[in-house]
Amino acid sequence: MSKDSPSKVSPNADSPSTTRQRRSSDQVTLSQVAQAAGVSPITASRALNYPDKVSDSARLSVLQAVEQLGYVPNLVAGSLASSRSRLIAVIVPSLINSVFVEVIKGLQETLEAEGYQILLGNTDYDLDREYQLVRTFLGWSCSALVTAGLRHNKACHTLLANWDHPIMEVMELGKGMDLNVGLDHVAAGRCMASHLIDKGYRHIVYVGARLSQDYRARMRFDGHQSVLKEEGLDAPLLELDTLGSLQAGAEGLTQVLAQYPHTQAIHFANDDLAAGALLAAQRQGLNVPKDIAIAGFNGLPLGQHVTPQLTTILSPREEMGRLAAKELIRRLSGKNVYRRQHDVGFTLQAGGST
Amino acid sequence: MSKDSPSKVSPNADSPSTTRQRRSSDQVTLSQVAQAAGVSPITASRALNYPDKVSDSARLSVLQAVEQLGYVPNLVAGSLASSRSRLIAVIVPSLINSVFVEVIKGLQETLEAEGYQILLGNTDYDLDREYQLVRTFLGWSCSALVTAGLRHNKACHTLLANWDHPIMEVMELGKGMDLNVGLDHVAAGRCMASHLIDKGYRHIVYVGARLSQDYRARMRFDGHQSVLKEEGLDAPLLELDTLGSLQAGAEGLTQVLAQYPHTQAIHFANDDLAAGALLAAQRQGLNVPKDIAIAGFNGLPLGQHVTPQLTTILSPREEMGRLAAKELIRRLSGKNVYRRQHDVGFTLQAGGST
DNA sequence: AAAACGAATGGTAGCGCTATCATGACAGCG
DNA sequence: CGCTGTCATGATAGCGCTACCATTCGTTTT
Repeated sequence: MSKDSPSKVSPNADSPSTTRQRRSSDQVTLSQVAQAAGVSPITASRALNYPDKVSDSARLSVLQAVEQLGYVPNLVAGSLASSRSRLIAVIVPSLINSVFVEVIKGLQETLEAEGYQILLGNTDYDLDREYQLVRTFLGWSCSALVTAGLRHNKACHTLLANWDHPIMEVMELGKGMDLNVGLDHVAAGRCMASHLIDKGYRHIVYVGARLSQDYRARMRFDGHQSVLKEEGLDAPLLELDTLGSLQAGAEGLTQVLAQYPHTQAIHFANDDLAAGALLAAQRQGLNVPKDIAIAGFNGLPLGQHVTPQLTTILSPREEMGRLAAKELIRRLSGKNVYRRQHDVGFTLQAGGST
Repeated sequence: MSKDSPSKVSPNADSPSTTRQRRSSDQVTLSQVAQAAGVSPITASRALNYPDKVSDSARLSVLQAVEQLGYVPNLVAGSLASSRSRLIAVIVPSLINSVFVEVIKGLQETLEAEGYQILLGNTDYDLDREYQLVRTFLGWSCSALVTAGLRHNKACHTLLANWDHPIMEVMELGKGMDLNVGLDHVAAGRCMASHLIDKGYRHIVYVGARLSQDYRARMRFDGHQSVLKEEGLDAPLLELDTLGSLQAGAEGLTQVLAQYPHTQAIHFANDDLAAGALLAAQRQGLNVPKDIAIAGFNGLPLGQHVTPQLTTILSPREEMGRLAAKELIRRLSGKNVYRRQHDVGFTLQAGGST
């Protein structure tokens, strides 16, 4: 057969002389590779996807043809035919917050090594946006979906509940839809509050930014508050309206000192805020921790490089991503997961700032 | 017709009683939506993709049916049929370096608003890895590809040169394959070196990390070196083998002081290193800039919060991402781009550290 | 020796959608 | 009144690949 291969003629050949539509695309196809290799298309497909299902000679000639023709597999077609895509949807609420980026990094290095690609979505802390992203991503027949957090809106929940692929919810710990890797933020808040009380502080303010969005920071406050309540202490909360940043931390410090002059210690929702406050305190000639003690959350490297070192809670973020990816891969390759829920824990890092 | 819709019978109906294969997927299809809406599948398709190409009544009943059936479009099938995917491949060399994350953020906020999704790839500064990623991404019929940097290996270059979709190379400025948004790193290096000389420093060391990988930092050194040479000064280079980080910066400071005791100023390849050195200097009781002047590159927020403020060069990273995205969208929607090359420039931010 | 089995390969028919062409209806125009 | 142009809709045929069976052939089992 000639190599322009008009494939089969249409069933009823009564069509007149008018040549039917012919959408082309100069792209090299698997059929061309197969032809060059002297095998059938399906064998060529197997040679690439299930190398040990074909003879050595067949595999070799297919690979040679691939090389020679510069064949690039059309993954879209493959996915449609097999309804598997090797795409993993990853949905995070923010890219400014380096915490999520580190999780993504952990996910990516593990998933890419296994031949999965990441489809990235950013909700900007908007659950409706999350729903839209999920819808889109399901349309791509993703192999799995990773999302930050256990909270979703109604529509999103319904959609995901009826989806028959692995779902991994990361960051926090709790009763999720499927798989879950995270840490207990309430406990983390309690841990830090206890530390501050142990250190002798009694007037402690919690400072967070946009807690309605960053509800995990809110959970830490809940833990913090419960400890203080148990000690019979007030647990004032200062909520900033800006995003967490060094700048916001500096402003937080100012506001706390104005509103609660007797404050001995500030428990910040994260290290960006805390470090910003610490650096600002230094600029103002305040002594940390004598004049004011400062604590954060995350364990960012910056905290270890300021003087005094920042007291913080170290959360294993990249590890969280790696673990999540590993569990997903395990599930995707048909094995059972060890556990549906993983507590990655956290570590109190007491520095000189408290 | 019954609603199980076996669609058309195969051309020659001489097949025996054996029911042919039937791969199912409980997923709601566009045909079902069309049926429920009382229109043909193609009209349903148009109602969703080209709303103004159908009558109001048709559009309405299709949208209703979509809602009622919970239809989620199969984007894989759509992409195969139309060979357009609304996916944009983004390839960066690292996610640790926040610089790339900020570019991604700029890209994403702009692209997502236009209904594009990001396929993210990380090369870890490995050009062969980049080639693999490009191959994979081309297989997804991406609408466009964004990659950090102008350097690619031979195979990658060939592949991209024959690809007929927009290619956007970001970060640095130069003769690219297609579109280019970035800044002139050699000029940035010259700029900072000139600043240091203007300030009266004569013994200046450049400190970078893994310059063979981070060749843009190397280009800045080239600029730095040329200025110093013009002034008849030595331009010693200290290359660290770790990745750029606060910790590495602290080590860089130590090594410089040991190897080049007369050093008056250190020009660091980026702000992470510089800030790490500045904080380390403070811990060691060194006066910045009297004992040692320190300069960085990037304009990270951290630099503005340390005391003294870090002298650095501000690069518009998010802006770079946004601009790149806008140009891509412009191109993808058929309009001509204004220019193929955009210089986003940079700004010297002189702080107290020099 | 016959039957049963497994490995390698191939023919066929879709996966769910959209590009292309065709059609019918209706308005505008000489 | 027929001609052309525009609009809304539909029938058909793939996009490039892989799942599903069927077939062949060489090897093992009874």
